[in-house]
Amino acid sequence: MTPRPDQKQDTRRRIVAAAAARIRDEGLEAPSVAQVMGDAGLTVGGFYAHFDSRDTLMAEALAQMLEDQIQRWLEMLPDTGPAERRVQAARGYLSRHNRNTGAERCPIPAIACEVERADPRIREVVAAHFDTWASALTDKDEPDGRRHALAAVATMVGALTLARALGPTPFSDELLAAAKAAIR
Amino acid sequence: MTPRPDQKQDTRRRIVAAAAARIRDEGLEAPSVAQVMGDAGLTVGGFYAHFDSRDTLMAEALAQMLEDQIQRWLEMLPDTGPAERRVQAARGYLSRHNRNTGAERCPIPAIACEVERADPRIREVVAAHFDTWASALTDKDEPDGRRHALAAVATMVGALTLARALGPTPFSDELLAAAKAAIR
DNA sequence: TGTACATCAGTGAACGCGCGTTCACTGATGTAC
DNA sequence: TGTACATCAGTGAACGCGCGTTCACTGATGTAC
Repeated sequence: MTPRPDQKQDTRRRIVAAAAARIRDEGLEAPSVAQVMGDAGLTVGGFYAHFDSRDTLMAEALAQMLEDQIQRWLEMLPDTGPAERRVQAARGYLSRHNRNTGAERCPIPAIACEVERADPRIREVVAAHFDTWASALTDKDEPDGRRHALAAVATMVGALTLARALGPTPFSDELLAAAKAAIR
Repeated sequence: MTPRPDQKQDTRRRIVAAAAARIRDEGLEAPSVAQVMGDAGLTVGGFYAHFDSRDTLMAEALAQMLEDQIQRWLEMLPDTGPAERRVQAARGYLSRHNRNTGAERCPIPAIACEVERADPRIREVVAAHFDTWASALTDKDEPDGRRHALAAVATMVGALTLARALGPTPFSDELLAAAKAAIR
């Protein structure tokens, strides 16, 4: 197994993917190194051959996850103006699917309240993500276009976070519907 | 010190207050029993003479905190119709003061993403809090009054949570302003 | 081709630490006589 | 009034556990001759 850097790279990617999956459901603080390594089919000891520290893994996993997510959204959104895009984005984002199910949920509601007290790298990654997200929903010709985009992002994140806090209840559904109707 | 239940009650209240102060900044998961007891000027050992478990303390501290908060808001809001109230509430809630400073910040953005995975008592307390909050901002004569109230709450929580995640930056200020302008 | 050696990704046990929880004890206070 | 006793809020040390991190080792693989 001397020079087989491609296999090591592959293992590294598996660790990052395992971390991302845990972050999506449990946030940034809860997943332990041992759990992530176990998910990737490995034992704890090997971890530091791939990463400096737990924080480094978490920052990398989150960064990649958010990039992938933005990419997928951009592909799904219609090629119309950003105003129409906001309505479409809200429809997709504020769905019961994005509240309930595991593998494709947005990770932001799981981590939002942890970011303030997180590693600086995490905070930068999150700031960049929101900047990109808001830009994608901004119509530069529309007066106050950026304002509308920022408000839409805030409403989407707030509504989805609260909807998950409430669980799959009628009240939660009502909140999602109300937020959807408010995004213009 | 035989029958002096008033002193024990007082100590208990100090523990609850210390827990509440930590929750406001650190959320529900981070504060340890030893830290809270230390803040209250006590040692860990005495804790279980007052509470069943850490979870019980956290649920009680959060419940009281949210009740107090709702009470304070209701007193501060003008005695006009709920629609005007929403605009006023947004102005107060989405302020740099409520983003930055310690002792009076809203605890919701610190705990929002932890609620989904928290003790059932916590989830009930939070659900009741949002129901009360939305009701206070609902105009029953206005068509879609409740919808507007729910959307306003979602936008406020989302914007403040993200603003704290971004820290005291121009981008963060911009987000607060955009959300404020969006609440009607 | 076959054998001896070098490499290094991953293992597994250990470290010091802080966690939630338990419990024998202390010592200040109030009561009984 | 003064003394002996009962109460019990709070102390402090200990428990088993999981954490992030370290490190001596293993064993499969590729290289050199």
